[in-house]
Amino acid sequence: MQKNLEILQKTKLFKGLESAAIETLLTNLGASKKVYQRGEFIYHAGEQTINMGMVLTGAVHVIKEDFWGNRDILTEVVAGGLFAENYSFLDNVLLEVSVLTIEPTEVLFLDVRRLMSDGVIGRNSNLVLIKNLLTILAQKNLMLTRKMEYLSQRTTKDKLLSYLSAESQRQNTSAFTIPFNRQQLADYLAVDRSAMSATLCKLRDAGILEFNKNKFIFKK
Amino acid sequence: MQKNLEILQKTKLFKGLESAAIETLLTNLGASKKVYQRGEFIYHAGEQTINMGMVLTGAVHVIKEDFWGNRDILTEVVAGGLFAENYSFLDNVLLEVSVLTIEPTEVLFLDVRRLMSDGVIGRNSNLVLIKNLLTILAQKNLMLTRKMEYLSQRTTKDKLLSYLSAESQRQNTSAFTIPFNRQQLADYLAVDRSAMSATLCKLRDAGILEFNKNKFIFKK
DNA sequence: CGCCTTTCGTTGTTTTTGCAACATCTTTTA
DNA sequence: TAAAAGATGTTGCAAAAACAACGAAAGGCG
Repeated sequence: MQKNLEILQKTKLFKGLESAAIETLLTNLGASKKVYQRGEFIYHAGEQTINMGMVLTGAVHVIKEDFWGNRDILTEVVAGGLFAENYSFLDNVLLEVSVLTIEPTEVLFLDVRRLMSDGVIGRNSNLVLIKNLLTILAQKNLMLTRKMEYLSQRTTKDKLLSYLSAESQRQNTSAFTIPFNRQQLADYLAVDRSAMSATLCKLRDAGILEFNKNKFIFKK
Repeated sequence: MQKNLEILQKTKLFKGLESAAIETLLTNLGASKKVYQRGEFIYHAGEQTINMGMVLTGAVHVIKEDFWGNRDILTEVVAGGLFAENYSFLDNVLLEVSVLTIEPTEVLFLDVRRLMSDGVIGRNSNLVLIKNLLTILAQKNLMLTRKMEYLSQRTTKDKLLSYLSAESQRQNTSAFTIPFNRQQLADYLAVDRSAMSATLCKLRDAGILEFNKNKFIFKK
């Protein structure tokens, strides 16, 4: 378990906590570790009373199957990352996704509902964990809200401009860099790469922006 | 302030708390009330150290202005609703939106960071408030994640099918109702209403689904 | 250095969407 | 109940996107 503690200290969830505090927390939250082979289901859509899971080693896919059984990969979670964290705070909500390992994986399950029960109240380490949880949820919320703004645009051009404009404002400069290559940007904006590439060049030819690799400059 | 307490008890944030507990909490969180005229800015994009705001009466728009000054309305918040709640948990993040009243509005500001300081630890009412906050953030997260899945689809047909399929699964029946009329559904999926209407009818003619008003049935 | 892989831009074709305008049916209300 | 307002479906057309296929440039590696 020693090696696990080292991993845990580096995660967003346990950030700022000493090994001893983490060990106490793990006990209080009824932590349990489980090892999975590649291709095993950790959770199935439709289940209830879900505990939060943290990937210690390996990786999982959070997937959604539609009415006809088509699979859609929503996210990939790697070491240190959480899954099912939203459901772990909500009662009377059935899990709408499934979680599937894509390689041999160790998972730590945490019953975070216990954080809100009287028994574990008042300890400073609980407070740190709660703060970390709120931070994690707020950050994710912000990321989703941002992406939503771009995806709500009707055309590729508008998606690009809203994304680039927001990135420019966030970095507070008209010359900025983005953390994507073309294919990744297209995936992020849910458009076709080549069509997006063509749109970018049109914007360049129209004198609206310049770019080179992942560096962009708004001209007007 | 008596009237405000009645409002507050009905909100998601203060749910499950007695008037007395709420009053104590308001003091501990440095609550302050402010009244705005129609068309006043409550927050401007770029500000830092943001307190969470709750609309007591009236309504506000959360808006975003792009590089060229075009305004985009992201959400409308009415009585009992929160704004800037994500930012109130995050340090070193500048506000990326502005908040603007669209009618005379009373706002309650809460410094929720104080929840995580030692002084107010250990009280049961704090725990309830934290639980409510986590619930609110998790619910919002779930809503955003769902919508993201639909908006990530490339075509109107796929947007419709992923939304309707998910709704069918969530209601656990192939005959289900949706909380939107056509225009609202089109807005939600960020597509044109008439084009969406045509797509729906194609799906009907292909024998994939039937519908009447906001009632839908998957056939296969 | 040459080979292989990746990234990016370009073009042409097919499909889909947005938009505008209008017909039909339903609901509201005066 | 008649008129008005709202919701839904339908059509034609122009614009845009998806898709496929390809070439050029850049980067990594034996």
